[in-house]
Amino acid sequence: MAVWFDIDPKSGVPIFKQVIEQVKRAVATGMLKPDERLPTVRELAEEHSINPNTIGKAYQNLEVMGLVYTRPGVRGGTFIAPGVVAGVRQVELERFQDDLQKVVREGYDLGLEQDEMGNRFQNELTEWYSAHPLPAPATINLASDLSGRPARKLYSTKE
Amino acid sequence: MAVWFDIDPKSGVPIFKQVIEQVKRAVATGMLKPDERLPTVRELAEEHSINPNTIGKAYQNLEVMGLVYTRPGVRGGTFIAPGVVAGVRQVELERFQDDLQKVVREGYDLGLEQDEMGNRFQNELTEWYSAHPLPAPATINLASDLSGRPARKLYSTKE
DNA sequence: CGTATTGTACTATACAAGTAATACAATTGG
DNA sequence: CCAATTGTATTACTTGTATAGTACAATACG
Repeated sequence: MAVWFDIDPKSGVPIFKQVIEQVKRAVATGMLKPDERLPTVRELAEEHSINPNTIGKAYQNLEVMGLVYTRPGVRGGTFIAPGVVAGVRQVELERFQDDLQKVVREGYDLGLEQDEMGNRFQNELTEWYSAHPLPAPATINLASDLSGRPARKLYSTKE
Repeated sequence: MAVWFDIDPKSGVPIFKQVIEQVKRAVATGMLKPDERLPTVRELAEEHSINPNTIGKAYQNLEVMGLVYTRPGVRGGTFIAPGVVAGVRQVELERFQDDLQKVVREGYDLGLEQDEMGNRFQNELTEWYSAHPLPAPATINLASDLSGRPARKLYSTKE
């Protein structure tokens, strides 16, 4: 089991959107590498007791975004598209920046002073990082991705 | 027009939930004071071209939460319940704290270092507050609220 | 007392999103 | 060719939201 997914059917967030987010995040952080295969729709569906179509819907969305490519058949599946890792990370970072601004706006609307909000954030920050130290340097090999050349071939093709 | 509401029917967020959030926030910040009257369901409905039932749904939810009370009749309407301002503000602050943690978690999942995230937040913070200085000291008269005595009478009653 | 205004109740309809059940198409390996 | 496995298409069901229309109960004012 190469990848696990954190899916909570009771969170209110649609399942297929949760899958999309998890894949995007995994690609952005380098946990999923180009041409790496994702779990099949039926695997994920059975593991979380949901309908395969729900997973399929997530994979289709990801394919339209250009994040993955799919192949039917016994050796088929859903794979991370090469050449998009850097772009995905950039987009995810920009969205994170938007979320930062949102939370600043939220505290501002509650009438919080600038200093107090800063202190609250720093507290959360140090508390989280002391309890969850960053595992690896989180380095991503962007060079091999930007070259457009897949890191490895999973199977031979006729091309 | 004492209070305006920021309602965006195209935001994806249900209208009645938007109304609920706006009232809660206005109460938490002291913009809406105990026994202050909200716009009537028909006023709000006409102003935003929405169905009165949708506004009514929001007001009913707020009443169940104990945030407002309602009275029928010509001088009736929907009013902020006294004695809940402090509690509402507390709850809203706790939710803000949760959102802070969420965004910390989000940056952490993207592999950001603690210092870098702290810098990004501080930048957003100073940028926002320099462009949007806090209007008033945002002081809330909690004493008059906690005493259970309405700040003022809008009309005489028989009691 | 009568009228106007307020929130509320009720029913019906419509629409969109999410999910589920089933069957189908494409590919690989025997 | 046949069977297994993959993603996909189609259809339908459920839920949440919003709308519309009508009617009702309570209150205040003249």
